[in-house]
Amino acid sequence: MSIKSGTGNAEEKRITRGGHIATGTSAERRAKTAKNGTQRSASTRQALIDAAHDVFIEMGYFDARVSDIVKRADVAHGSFYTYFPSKREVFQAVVDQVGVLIANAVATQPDDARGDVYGNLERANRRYLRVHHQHSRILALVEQVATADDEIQKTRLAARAKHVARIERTISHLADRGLAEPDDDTHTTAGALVSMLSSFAHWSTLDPDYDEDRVSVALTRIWARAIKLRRQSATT
Amino acid sequence: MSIKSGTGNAEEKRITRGGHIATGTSAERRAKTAKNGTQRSASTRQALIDAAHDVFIEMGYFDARVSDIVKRADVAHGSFYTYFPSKREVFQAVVDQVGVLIANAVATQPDDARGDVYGNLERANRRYLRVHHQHSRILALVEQVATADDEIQKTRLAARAKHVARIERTISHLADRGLAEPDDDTHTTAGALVSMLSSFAHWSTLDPDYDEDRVSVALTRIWARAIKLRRQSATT
Amino acid sequence: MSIKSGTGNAEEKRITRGGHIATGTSAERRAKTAKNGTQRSASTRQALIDAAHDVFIEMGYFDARVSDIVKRADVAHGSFYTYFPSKREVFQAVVDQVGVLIANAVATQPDDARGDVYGNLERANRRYLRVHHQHSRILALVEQVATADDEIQKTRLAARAKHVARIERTISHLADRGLAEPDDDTHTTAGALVSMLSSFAHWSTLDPDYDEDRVSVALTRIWARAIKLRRQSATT
Amino acid sequence: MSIKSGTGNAEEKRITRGGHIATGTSAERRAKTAKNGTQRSASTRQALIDAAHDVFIEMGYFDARVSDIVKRADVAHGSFYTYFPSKREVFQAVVDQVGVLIANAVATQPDDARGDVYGNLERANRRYLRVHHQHSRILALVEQVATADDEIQKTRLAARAKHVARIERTISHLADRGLAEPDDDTHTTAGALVSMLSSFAHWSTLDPDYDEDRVSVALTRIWARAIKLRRQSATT
DNA sequence: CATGAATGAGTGTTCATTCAT
DNA sequence: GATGAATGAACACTCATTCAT
Repeated sequence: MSIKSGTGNAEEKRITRGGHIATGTSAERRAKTAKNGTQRSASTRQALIDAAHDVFIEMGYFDARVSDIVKRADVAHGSFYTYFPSKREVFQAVVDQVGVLIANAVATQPDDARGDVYGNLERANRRYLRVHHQHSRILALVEQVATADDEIQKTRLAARAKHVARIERTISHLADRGLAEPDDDTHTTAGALVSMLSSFAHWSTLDPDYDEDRVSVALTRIWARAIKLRRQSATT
Repeated sequence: MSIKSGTGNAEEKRITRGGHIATGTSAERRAKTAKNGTQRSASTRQALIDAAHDVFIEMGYFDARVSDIVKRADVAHGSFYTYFPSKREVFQAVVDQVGVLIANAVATQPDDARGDVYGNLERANRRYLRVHHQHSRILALVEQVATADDEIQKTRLAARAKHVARIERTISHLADRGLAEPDDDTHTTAGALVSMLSSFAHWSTLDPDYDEDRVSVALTRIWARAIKLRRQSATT
Repeated sequence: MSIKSGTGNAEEKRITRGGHIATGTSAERRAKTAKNGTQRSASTRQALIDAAHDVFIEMGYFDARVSDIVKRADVAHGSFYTYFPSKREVFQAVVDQVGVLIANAVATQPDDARGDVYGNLERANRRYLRVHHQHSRILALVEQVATADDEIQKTRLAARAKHVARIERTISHLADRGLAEPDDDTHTTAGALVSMLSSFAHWSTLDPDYDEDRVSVALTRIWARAIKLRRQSATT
Repeated sequence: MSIKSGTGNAEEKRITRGGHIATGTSAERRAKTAKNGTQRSASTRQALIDAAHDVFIEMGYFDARVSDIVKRADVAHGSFYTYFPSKREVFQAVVDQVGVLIANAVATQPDDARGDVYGNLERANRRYLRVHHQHSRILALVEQVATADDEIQKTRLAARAKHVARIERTISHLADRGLAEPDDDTHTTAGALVSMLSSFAHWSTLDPDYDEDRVSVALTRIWARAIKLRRQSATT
């Protein structure tokens, strides 16, 4: 929990800092505003996000009270509303930050062996599983909240669509290079594989006998077979 | 704090939400009702379950109020507690009923063609998809509530374990008959396939371009490849 | 504070008692509802109105808290909302009841001497002054709230319009009987006289040297001169 | 609990709304400001008063927030308290300024025709009506606030007393010159006429068919008749 | 067994005011 | 003297649950 999220409520409400349209005499003021208090302000905001993250994990979204969050962040109750118009918005901020962390972790790592397609796939799946394990509780809460909140639902749908599109591109790319022979309906296949991955990651969290190796091996095998991925990278 | 433990807490402290000291009056009545259920009481109970089902679908679990349910069931507010000790119990009852419907629909149907393993598999998947679509909202709510309620969570885990075990048996059976060549880790494979199926069914619900044919074909293909199912049933 | 007001919120919200459209099996239920609980319900409602009346007088509208009202009515905080959707609505109910009391008090009394037009006018003014004194605080609060609440403002405008219309009719009637010679603009004259009466009644409340006799004499004199009322009733 | 006593109470208890122990910092600054008012501080103060004036008109006293005022004045939130100890003081300042404007407008104008008593009276009434129309909203707010704030109430009572006294003097003066024959109770008559004027001016504001001519003619007629003012100035 | 009025703990949100910078 | 983040008391309103009738 450390990256500053760009979805501050000031932007949403289309109100400039200071709450009015800058009208000209305010060049100085604006310049100051950009620096002034930013340090303190940002740290309070981040403290609230971090506290909210922890409280949500412990109590769930619906049972978490704003008062729990501010207590843990060690700020006054009212200060919460300086940064977030409601409980919803902190949750959104927490989710956004976790989303960034996940995206970074899932992205291809430089140490992936060139040419070892199968190995790369397994490593990618393993990274995915690992980061999902780390944030499993928050991800489960997103499901919980999405059922009752359209905005969160949209975020979630968008994230999934992005994931599916990425997998689809990967599959096409492998097919182009002659490394795989997927069937025609790449989109549906990608969707099914993404579902398998995310859902199994979710369930694994609840499994006391969870073994990362076993799961990533099995998932990668199904995946590879689904698109007829050649075990040996032919071009190497 | 889960819903259940929250309720338990209130009981421990003998401070009820209604602001009265619990003297067990409606609890006693409920106990009686459960035993000598008359014609009328049964129908009122069912009316409440049906109403709850609809209200939960429209408003979600957390936003649904007991008053909405009794209103729709055309029953007095107080009567609700003659049949259910709390809101979570009606939800449980709704889920149980839906669970039975799903189980019946998914069970092998007598009209499955003998010997056509692949076809049977696809038909089974199709049935699964269809019934999941019918009850998608309730199933999503189960996810939602499970995150905050341990009892529901257990029900859900049990249902999944049963499903996985069934798939595992199916795979073993096919392997025994020489119709498939699954790898050693049948359990993990079965888990991954169940995840794929349930998760994709869930997401498909939200897809405006959902096409049952396309999805069941794709899912069955991945599934078949995962266990190296022979396309033609050789032994028949 | 005793007359039941007809502006219950159930009617406003267009929701029938029970919160649903009666659909046929409910003949019994409806019959019952009309009798059942009405006694208790009405008394609680009236207790709340009476308590609100007193609290508003002591604290003013904006400083009065719902908790003060329920405390004085000796009912639970939540019960308030069984009868009124908000603080606004109790205020409306209080004002409506006071409005009825004032209307009754101002209406022509049977003991008015026949033919003594001037005396009748003075007696009417005196009754008006007296009842305004009794309810001066509530009437002042209506002014206070009307500035911030359109609904109350409308009620107030309507009440004034009615009063002006009544005075206008009275003046025309006197003119028809040859007892007065008002100028042509009866409407404006009536408005001015009503303003004089209500405003002076209001200010008198704040005057430690207030003397009902002196004020009613002076007001009646101005009034009589304004419409050239004959001192002696010519027709008697 | 009036606004003023509410504030006083907080100070007594040394528990301020801002949750800090009052140490007098901005109070001290305010004291300084009051003495060596620089060019800038004077203009900032005036900007706040102007902004407050507009905000109060738009939102009313109770709904107006200090933050709205500073926003419109383009001043930092904290700076408000450099110039005013509280919200009620800006209101007082606004009212005082409006009071001066009204007093100036109502004062006898040099172009009043000598000797035409009736005409002068009508012109004075007309000026009164016009300026009341201009400031009707603020004047209504004074009523609103006075009901909850003793200090404002006193200001208002004093203003009225002054007005009544002035009218009383005018009447006596006319009587002395033989231009009118008021009855003995000049004080009450003056009070009634002032009430009529101010109240009718207030109500006229809300009348879509308001016509200055008609109203000032009617008011002046009633007034003249009330003190038996001679229509023609006989002595000139 | 039905009814629905009564209960009251719980909580999100506002906003005047302070003060460190 | 200006700034705006921080403060926290205050309050309206909800709703699961009880129980007298």
